Amino acid sequence: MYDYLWKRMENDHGDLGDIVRAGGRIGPRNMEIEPAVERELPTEPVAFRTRTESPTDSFGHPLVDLRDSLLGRNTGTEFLDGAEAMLAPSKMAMESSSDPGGGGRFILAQKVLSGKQEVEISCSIFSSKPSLSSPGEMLQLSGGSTAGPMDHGDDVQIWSPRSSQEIKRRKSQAKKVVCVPAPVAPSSRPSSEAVPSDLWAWRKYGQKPIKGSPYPRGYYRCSSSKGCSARKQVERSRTDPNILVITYTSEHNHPWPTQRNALAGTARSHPSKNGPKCSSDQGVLKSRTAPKEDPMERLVKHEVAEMEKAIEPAAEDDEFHQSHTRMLPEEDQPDDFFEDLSELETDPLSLIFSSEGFMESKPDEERANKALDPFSTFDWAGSS
DNA sequence: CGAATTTGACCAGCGC
DNA sequence: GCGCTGGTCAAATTCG
Repeated sequence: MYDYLWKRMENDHGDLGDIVRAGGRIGPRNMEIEPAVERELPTEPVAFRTRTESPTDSFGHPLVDLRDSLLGRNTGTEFLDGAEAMLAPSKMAMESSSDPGGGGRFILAQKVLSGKQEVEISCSIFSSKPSLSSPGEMLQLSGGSTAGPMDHGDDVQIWSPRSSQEIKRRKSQAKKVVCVPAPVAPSSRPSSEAVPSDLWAWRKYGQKPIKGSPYPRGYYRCSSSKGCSARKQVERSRTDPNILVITYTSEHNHPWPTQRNALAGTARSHPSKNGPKCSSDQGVLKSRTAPKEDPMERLVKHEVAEMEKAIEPAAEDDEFHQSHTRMLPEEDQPDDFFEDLSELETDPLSLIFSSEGFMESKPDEERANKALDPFSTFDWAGSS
């Protein structure tokens, strides 16, 4: 499966819509989550860093750099600013029982238009040895020069523009691209995406149809703080509607938002013009306004409800629906379900761990990790 | 009524 | 220079 996708990627130097085909297939279609599945980490942290990168995600994405989106399955992150690039692979090993051919191999792959230059990154988490392919000149990320292809060993390499002039882009901005499984069937709501939310509050300020893609691109800016220049773009992969491509631009110039603020920004993330909201949505709203509810609890519930709502339009035979429904916590989840989360309320930042940190995290952090990892949460709930 | 979303218009970068 | 395309603005609309 993945091998096939990988070959496609190698042969197809398409455009942005081709981002992470492999990652997409990791999600809804062939993912079989079982509560007891042990998602092992690579022996060595599979964190590919630029030479100047700090442990903190410069884009401030509270979840992406940690391991994944709230859906837990973004396939990596990438900085595109001149010669910089980064992969922050998911902690999740994404063992796929329905992938006999791939043998659990998890391919990270991203291809991003950077001016006229395409950047393509792929990585097998299990092998911890990324590989890249693209026409052009290679760049060694870990402090190497930009002189030609190198035997990368365990180093990450990325194709870079051939000259500084070619680095010129429409707008010289660092970008981080994240691909996550799209929770909504493409036909259910063409003009509105169910965007996996993060701890920041985003406000949509535009939407444009993108040439070559049947799906529009949504433009969001950070509403957590006035004057924050952080932006993100959300679009579906044109080749795999199950994949949402989220591009983060600019950095947050303010501290982490409170959970309350972050949630406030998502209050209308899924407008419903016609008729009353679905019951699950109302439930979320209720829970969100409950005075004593843990913000993190609300966040997790919100995400769960987002997924519930997102998969509602899907048919009964929708594998994504079924697999995720199985993972969703029960409505009458025991009160202690979020008990551990409440300990985190005092310092939401404690939930945030660097890509190095979580790799080295030990039992104390595991609960926090699970709290932020919906899949872990689901597994957690499922196994209880 | 405030806040968020929608959507057409406008602007700027880029290729020819 | 011109047209195409992507990104942003802002008025109108919608929602809680």
